[in-house]
Amino acid sequence: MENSNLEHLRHSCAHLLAAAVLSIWPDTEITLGPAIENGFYYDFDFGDVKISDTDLNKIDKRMHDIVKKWDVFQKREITPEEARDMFKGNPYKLEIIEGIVKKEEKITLYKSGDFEDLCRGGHIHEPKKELQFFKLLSVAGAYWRGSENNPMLTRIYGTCFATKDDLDKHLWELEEAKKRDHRKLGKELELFFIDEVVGKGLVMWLPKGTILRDLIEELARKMEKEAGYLRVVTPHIAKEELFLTSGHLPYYKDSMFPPMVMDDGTYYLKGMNCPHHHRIFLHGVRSYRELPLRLAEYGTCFRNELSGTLSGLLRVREMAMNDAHIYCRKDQIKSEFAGVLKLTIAYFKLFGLKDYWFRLSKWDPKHTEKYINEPENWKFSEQMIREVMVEMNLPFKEIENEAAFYGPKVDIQFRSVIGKEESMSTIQLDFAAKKRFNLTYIDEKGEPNNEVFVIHRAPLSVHERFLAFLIEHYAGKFPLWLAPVQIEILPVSDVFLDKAYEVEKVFLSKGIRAHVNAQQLTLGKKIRVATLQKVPYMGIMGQKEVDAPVLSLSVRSREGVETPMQPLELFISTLIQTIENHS
RNA sequence: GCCCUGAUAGUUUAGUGGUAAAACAAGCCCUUGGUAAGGGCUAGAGUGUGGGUCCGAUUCCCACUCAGGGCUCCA
Repeated sequence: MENSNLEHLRHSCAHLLAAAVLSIWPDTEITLGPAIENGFYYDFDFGDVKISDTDLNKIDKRMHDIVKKWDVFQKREITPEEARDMFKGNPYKLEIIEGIVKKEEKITLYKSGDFEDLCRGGHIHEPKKELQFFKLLSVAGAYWRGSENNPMLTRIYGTCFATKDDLDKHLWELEEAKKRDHRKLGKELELFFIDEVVGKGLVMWLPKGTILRDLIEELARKMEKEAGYLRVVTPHIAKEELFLTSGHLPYYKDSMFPPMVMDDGTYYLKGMNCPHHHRIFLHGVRSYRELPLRLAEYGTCFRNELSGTLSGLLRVREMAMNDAHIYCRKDQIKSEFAGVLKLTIAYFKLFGLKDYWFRLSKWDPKHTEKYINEPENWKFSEQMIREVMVEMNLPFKEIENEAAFYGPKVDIQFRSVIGKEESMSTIQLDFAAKKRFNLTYIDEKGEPNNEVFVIHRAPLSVHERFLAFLIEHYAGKFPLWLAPVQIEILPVSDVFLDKAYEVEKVFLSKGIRAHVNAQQLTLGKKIRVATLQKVPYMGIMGQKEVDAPVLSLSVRSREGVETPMQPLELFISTLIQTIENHS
């Protein structure tokens, strides 16, 4: 109930925004303005007028002026003829009207103050009283009806709440989210950067960021090894023929980098690892005894994303995928699929991730150009996955038109701290590869059998995307086992520098990432620096520690700033234990 | 790719149609310190790149590059 009130409030606020814009720029064509998850927007065609962020205050002020005269919204129904006449000259409204006419719905207008808009309704009752706590946030371009073939409109985003406290809280949250933005933290913690000389969407991993990457990769190797995967390594490029066989070229040519014409054929950078892995499957005769065959690789993939869509680590042009392909028989599908789900859930637990849900992404028979048109196979494989999900008791939603072109998949959706929904892990069931690649094994009777199903999976997503998520998830305060520097050693003065290096060596020899701050700074300043770098532990080295084999400790979090003295050996052994427990 | 905004020392920012200012970082010096920024000095950018207007451009205009916010897409 409350949610729908908020929706009405925000939609009403969109009306108010349109009214304010019209009163300042009367020649503007208004289009539509819905409530969205955290606010609302309204799309305008300003003609030749250019609107920028600096205009938002002016509009905001006008909204506050106008709303004083707004009483309850008056509804009025009109005929299509009246509607066409009323909005003549506004092609967007006319298009909306024709849409309503086509659906044989009633055309309604809602009016408050002097502003009347085509609208299907859903408003608050006392605008002048309720519409108080709003803020315009940004100006952006948006295509009419989301299609790049349509004109570009100017979209104004805003947010609105029922109380000042709610609004302030939301604005505060937006600020907080900015603070943990992985792009900002990536720079501050010296994890990675994107060099304009190297190129857009191409990540340069610095030593500390590389530690994170390597640790996650090591984790994956270990867990996959235990789960019976075999590691392989394949090239970053391949001949055109491979991607024609896989079907990627016809379906995804636009997302692949342009071809490289060589003296022996045309090559492409791989956008995915599957075709290479399929070729490994095809290397030699496979026996039923080898199935399921699980091939894993942190494979580097390249995608030619539009330059405007690139963003930090979230959308890049070169990425390292936590990839693997499982080749199995029909009767092994369910147990293999379940195995992957279990592995995935184990990973999430390790990282303390809880805010996620499962989505069964299905094909859409209406869009056969996007999918392999084999309805029977779609039906069968979707049902397979559905059964696994139900048997494992995992809650999931079924969504159409989100599948891969070769089969249905389970996507695991996360909510990031910024409130955005991200697709993180994916498990896909591929019924098409066996035919395209002629994947075959010799069965128990010694006969060739083509019933090979492929499960594509990437529980840890892509390095780039997963690290973006982790950086924001932990706000840069990585758990001990992941922290690029686990303990910062702070000599009280230069006199104790040698002793500090000595202790550093002890830590390093035990596999603990220690680092001495050798800068000529006061102890207080060194603590400050280590805190900003979010180092979990600080060990102070001075006369007291020289006299006894102890280390005075300071911990990262403000709570518990106690600084106990601990025998070095004891401290190291507890540290090692904590690291092994991945906490 | 398209729309909007922006680009000034390593970083974060200020500023001006008359030739760039500060903080932090860096180097040196003083301080040799005991738990969240000790003090001083020095060096460091000619204002993203390329054009144009002007006696003169970092400032105005154009193009490009890159970044941010969106649209679209995401095997």
